[in-house]
Parts: sequence; structure tokens; C-alpha cells
Amino acid sequence: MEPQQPWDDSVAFSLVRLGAVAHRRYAELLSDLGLRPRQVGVLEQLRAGPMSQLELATTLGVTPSVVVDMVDELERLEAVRRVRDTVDRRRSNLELTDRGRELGRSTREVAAGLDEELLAGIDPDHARTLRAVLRRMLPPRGLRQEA
Amino acid sequence: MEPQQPWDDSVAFSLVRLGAVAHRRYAELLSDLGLRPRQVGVLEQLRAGPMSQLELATTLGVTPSVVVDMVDELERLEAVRRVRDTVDRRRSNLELTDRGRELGRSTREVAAGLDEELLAGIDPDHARTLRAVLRRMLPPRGLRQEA
DNA sequence: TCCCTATCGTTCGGATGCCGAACGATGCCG
DNA sequence: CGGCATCGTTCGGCATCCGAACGATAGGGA
Repeated sequence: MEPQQPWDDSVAFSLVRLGAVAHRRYAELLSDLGLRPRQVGVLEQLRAGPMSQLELATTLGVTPSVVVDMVDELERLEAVRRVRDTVDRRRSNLELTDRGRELGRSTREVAAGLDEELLAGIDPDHARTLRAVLRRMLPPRGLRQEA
Repeated sequence: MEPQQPWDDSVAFSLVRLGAVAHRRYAELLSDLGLRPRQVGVLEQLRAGPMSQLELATTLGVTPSVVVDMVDELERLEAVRRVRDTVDRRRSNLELTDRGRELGRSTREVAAGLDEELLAGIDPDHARTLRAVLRRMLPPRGLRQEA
């Protein structure tokens, strides 16, 4: 029975704490653009092309009802458009507008700036390792295996 | 104008995402003990000795009303005791019970297990670097500078 | 001694973010 | 045509946090 490390020393703790810090800070920076963190996922996903709301929901790992709210706000900002699918009129294909693409660019600048904030005073070699390791630890996007 | 990295490639994104993942998983593991993640902070802080609820609030970075709920549940689990300060009867000094110390040990085991889960397949050298870098990035506990 | 004010814990209402059930509109297939 | 599935939407609920207000208690000055 070795001496136990306090919870503070666990990687899990650091991730939970830093995740919360990064989220709060990101939300703060995004508010200048009139965006919330969760909208960024929408803008990112739509870069590859139009997508139905249900596809978006599964990709982002949220329920369809959450997508409704996210898209409502983005439509109010004229960043995305809901376009009824002509062949299956139940589907709304979401399209990025020019404004949406511009907002997307801004969010990526914000993210880059936040990375600089977070990595200030971190050895560049370590920062590279960090980036790589975090990517490896991240479960593949959009796969929500429930119990 | 260099090509912008998508949000997915930012350290901030990885931290937010992994933080959420770790939090969910930690909550899941803790539920076997009848605990929530936020209670663990209380158990950890009280290891050093008794503490008033207000001290705990500032240390954990939450409002006093949140502490009330956290302590209510921990008292129901008989993990902590509220002891009226005899010299200043407004204060409740929170004390860890034996059951509380035992629960604390269990939570540290859970955290260690979660770390193993999260670091599975990660090079041990990289894992060490990760731990060190995350600790450095973490802002000092209990310092909530508001605007 | 007696107020006046500050502090501690508590209660309550509100904001936020997410889920799940139910429902209308629409599509599909026998 | 009729029954069933699917998409988007609405609604209520749950969890977590905050901030305002309040009672109990403390402390200092007239």
C-alpha cells in the first residue's frame, strides 16, 4: 500500500479543471462574436458541406432538440440557413452563409489566441507533446456509445 | 495568411472535450460510492484539518450556497460533521469523520484508476510530461479573480 | 449598555445546458 | 389507401451554479 496521491495530482483532475477553465474563457472570448462554445461545433461541421440536423446531432453527440436551439441562434445571426430538402421535405439541410464562414474564421483565431494564453510559459517541445497526447486521448468524435 | 487549423486541432478544444469526458466518467465511477465529483473537493480540502464553510467556498471557487448543498449530502453520508464554533457561533467548522476519510481513500483509488483508463496506450514518458504540463497550466486553486 | 453594521450559513428564485417524451409533418411500403 | 418510421420541434424535467435576501450571531462605538 503506497502513499496515495491526492486527487489534485491526478491527470483526470487536471483535465476536468482545465477543461472548465478553458470552457469559461472560450465562452468569454466568443461572446464578443455573439456566439456560444457549442455553436462553434456547428460551424466547424458545416464547413465540409450541408448537413441535416439529425446528422449534426449524432456528430456532435447531443440530442436533436439541442440542435434546434443551437441552429435557431445561428440562424438569427444569419450564420447558417435552414433549407428544406426538396426530395425529403422532412429534412432541413443546414448551409453555411458567407457570414457563417467569416464567423468560423474568427472562432479559429479566438481558439489560436486561447491556445497561446494556455500555453504561455510552456516549453514548446512539451507543448507539441501535449497537443499530440491530448489528440490521442480524445475519443473519436460523434461516437456516443451508451450503456 | 496561413491556413487556419480547425478548432478540433486546438489545445483548448482538446481540454474542453477531454475535461467533459473525464468529468462524466468520474461521476459515473463515483456514483458507486454515492458521491458526486464536487464532493471530492470537500473531502480533499478537509484532509488538512477542519474548515469553515466560507473558507471552503473560496478555496473551491464556488458560492457559499453551493457549499450548503455539498455539505448537506456529505453529512447525510456521515462523511463530514458540522460543528458549531464555540467562540464564534456563526461558523460551522467542518470535520472529516472516519467514514469520510475512508471515502476519501476510495475516491483517490477511483482517480488513479481513471488515470490508467485515460492514459492507456500513452507512452509513459509522454504521460509524465503530460502530468507535469497540465499541473503548470492549472491556475492556483481558490484564486477566482473576477472582472 | 444599546444600537448599528458586518459576517456566516441558509433559503429561494433564476439562468443555463442538457436530456427524453410526445407530437405534427412528411415519407415509405405493402 | 393505411399503417409505420423518421425529422424537426415543443415542452417539461433534472442538474448545477449564481445572486439576493434573511435570521442568527458578533463586534465596535456612542
